[in-house]
Amino acid sequence: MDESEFLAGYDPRAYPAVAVTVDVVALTIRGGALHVLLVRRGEQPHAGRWALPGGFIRPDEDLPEAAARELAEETGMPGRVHIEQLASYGTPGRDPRMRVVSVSYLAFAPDLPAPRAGTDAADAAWHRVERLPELAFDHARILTEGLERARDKLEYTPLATAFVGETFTISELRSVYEAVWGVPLHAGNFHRKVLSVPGFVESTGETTETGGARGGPRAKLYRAGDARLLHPALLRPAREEEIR
Amino acid sequence: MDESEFLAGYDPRAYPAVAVTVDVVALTIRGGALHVLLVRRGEQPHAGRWALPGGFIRPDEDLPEAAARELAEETGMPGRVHIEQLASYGTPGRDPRMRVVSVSYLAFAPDLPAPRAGTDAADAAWHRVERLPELAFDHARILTEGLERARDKLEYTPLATAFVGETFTISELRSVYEAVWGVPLHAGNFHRKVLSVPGFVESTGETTETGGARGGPRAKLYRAGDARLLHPALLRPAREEEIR
DNA sequence: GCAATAGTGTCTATAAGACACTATCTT
DNA sequence: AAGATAGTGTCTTATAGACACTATTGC
Repeated sequence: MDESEFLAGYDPRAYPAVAVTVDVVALTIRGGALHVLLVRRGEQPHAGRWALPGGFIRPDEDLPEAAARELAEETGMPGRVHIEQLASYGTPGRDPRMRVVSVSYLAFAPDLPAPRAGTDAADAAWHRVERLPELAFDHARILTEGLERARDKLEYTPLATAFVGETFTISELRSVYEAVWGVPLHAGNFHRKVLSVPGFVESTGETTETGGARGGPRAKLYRAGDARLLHPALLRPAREEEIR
Repeated sequence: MDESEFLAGYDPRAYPAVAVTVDVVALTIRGGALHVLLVRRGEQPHAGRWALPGGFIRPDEDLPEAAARELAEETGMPGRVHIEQLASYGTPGRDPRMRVVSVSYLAFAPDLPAPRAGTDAADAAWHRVERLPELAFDHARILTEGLERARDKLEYTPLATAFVGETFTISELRSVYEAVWGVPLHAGNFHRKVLSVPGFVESTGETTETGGARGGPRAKLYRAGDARLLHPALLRPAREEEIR
């Protein structure tokens, strides 16, 4: 190995600067539909275009902290938010300014207050995932992969409970699955299945104060149980097109 | 927003330099046991300690390319290697030299030739995952998460076929599952299950030239099918301890 | 009363796993 | 001949999903 190879391998300052950002795919359910948080960019590049909330990491700040901070700056961040890492993107040219590697995070929260525009965004709003504007950078790809991850994790983890309140009914939980998967589920079978999974939900002993808005009996209330994995899993209806 | 906030948000050059590396968890099966590729570091920090192969990304090089290059530099890279992203790690202080964000990759390959020491490693060798030396940096954590990911993906993707040759027997495929999961599987049930999954394997019409080393009939040969997901999945025997 | 919903019962098809068994190969 | 392995048959239990049904509520 010659000198130039040694330097190439061990001295990062020999390279052009690399910036690291975090981008957050924040999901919630509003009015029975899955929504993602988008901000309208106030600066170039892509000024005026919608993008995922995110920004450069700060010194002495860990990656999950940076994601939580960026999300808080855009929403007011009401406590109960589940955050987990999604993937990283570093294709040269994905940001026209310089080499940028973005670490993306998934965030799930119960229905949140309307977001407020943050420190570096002209506007912020929840968008239905079925009707999205054109996104800046490669954020459409990041969002697509985030949605697919969320749909997968709903199957074998208790993630759905992160989308509802502290206590919830089985129907509310079912509407989370229906919103994220985009398919209607059989109410009776879903009910029995959720209760059959050890540790998924536990009864509070309480019921709702009233019946449903359009009639029906009061529903029992549950809270999240202590399971980290669902066994048996709640599998999506088979998707032939995704198998091959 | 004041001027300092603006700069903090949009000018990465205002920060201390951040370096981005890729680290590769390369897995293969040798003698029925799962092995991971480790290199012995030749330079400070952690000189002389075993570590995952990896290094700084280069300008104009995409992340998966960087992972493939680092792996090739350590092994001689025999073509058929499956690579996929694992996760990113950026806790301040994880590298004593400077702020380093590492994007880790998982690589799977059939039994490879013995690795050769690469450009920036004093030594390189396959290690059984049950008997590992102490690792540099936070590589023990990265490796643990990589193993868990591999075990999961074996369940619902045809990943196991990446560990065997172009054609293979059902027994060879079963020994992949046994090595990665670390549990014995019932030969008869496994056989029937694999053949029942559409697109997992397809028959070549051929058989092995001889029976097994210790006797038994010649086995039919298969090649990987066109399925991207296994349905139904081949689930691991239930792990009570991992559920709660 | 009527319509909607919560929750339960039942039946069928599919899948997982235990076990037995035959055929074919190596030593 | 003996022992190991490939591959198949069969039975039991668990699960997924279709469908029916009762009870309770809002309007």
